[in-house]
Amino acid sequence: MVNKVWKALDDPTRRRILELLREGPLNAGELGARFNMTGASMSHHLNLLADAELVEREKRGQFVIYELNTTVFQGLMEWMLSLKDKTKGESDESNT
Amino acid sequence: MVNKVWKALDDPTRRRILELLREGPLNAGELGARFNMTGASMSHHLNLLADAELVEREKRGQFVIYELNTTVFQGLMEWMLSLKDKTKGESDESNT
DNA sequence: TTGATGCTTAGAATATTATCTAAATATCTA
DNA sequence: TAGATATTTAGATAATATTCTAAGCATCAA
Repeated sequence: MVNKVWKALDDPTRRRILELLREGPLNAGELGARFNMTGASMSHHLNLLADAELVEREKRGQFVIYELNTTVFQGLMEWMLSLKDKTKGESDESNT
Repeated sequence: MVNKVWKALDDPTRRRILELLREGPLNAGELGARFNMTGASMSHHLNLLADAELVEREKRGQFVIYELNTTVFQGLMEWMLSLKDKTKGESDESNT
């Protein structure tokens, strides 16, 4: 649901996480080290990002590796463009 | 600040308001009539949208007319694209 | 000028979210 | 197996956000 994506993106920590993953996959510990926050809190944020499918998680041994998934952005951008162009999108409510 | 834009967009009511304004400007009362919500609550949402510069407001007589402003989307879309393309954006933190 | 209409602001109640500590689970290593 | 490391889950607390009612301000129309 698109709702989850907007929710996930409405937080500076989570947006920063996505920016860090831009350079490549990182595990939960590596990500957590970049923030002034407990691992539990980080895990919470990572859960929201994974729920929104903005990241993929993969367990490798004792580590959990997170990787950016940008395919979800397509829907958001189309929605924004549909507001810009009167011709496109025709008030599609499936994205709200 | 981009923070306000993400915040403003993280709400189904506010996203629906923007969709309604897609067809053209509407006053606060016309917008409010489309939602099951008091005028005070609507006013709150319109304030957040105006703060984020996603809408322009103009007073005409006793009415306050709201109009969509999509220029703000540019920044969000660039940020998303910078996550998609490794080549672009180069971890610019001004958008977080 | 009085009353009605349109909209916003103030303040309170409720719901949601972010964060923490403590504890649990899973994996690795000696 | 025992202990150490990596991560998540549970439960509590504090901060934010949504919504309401009541009251306020501005404008219009009689």
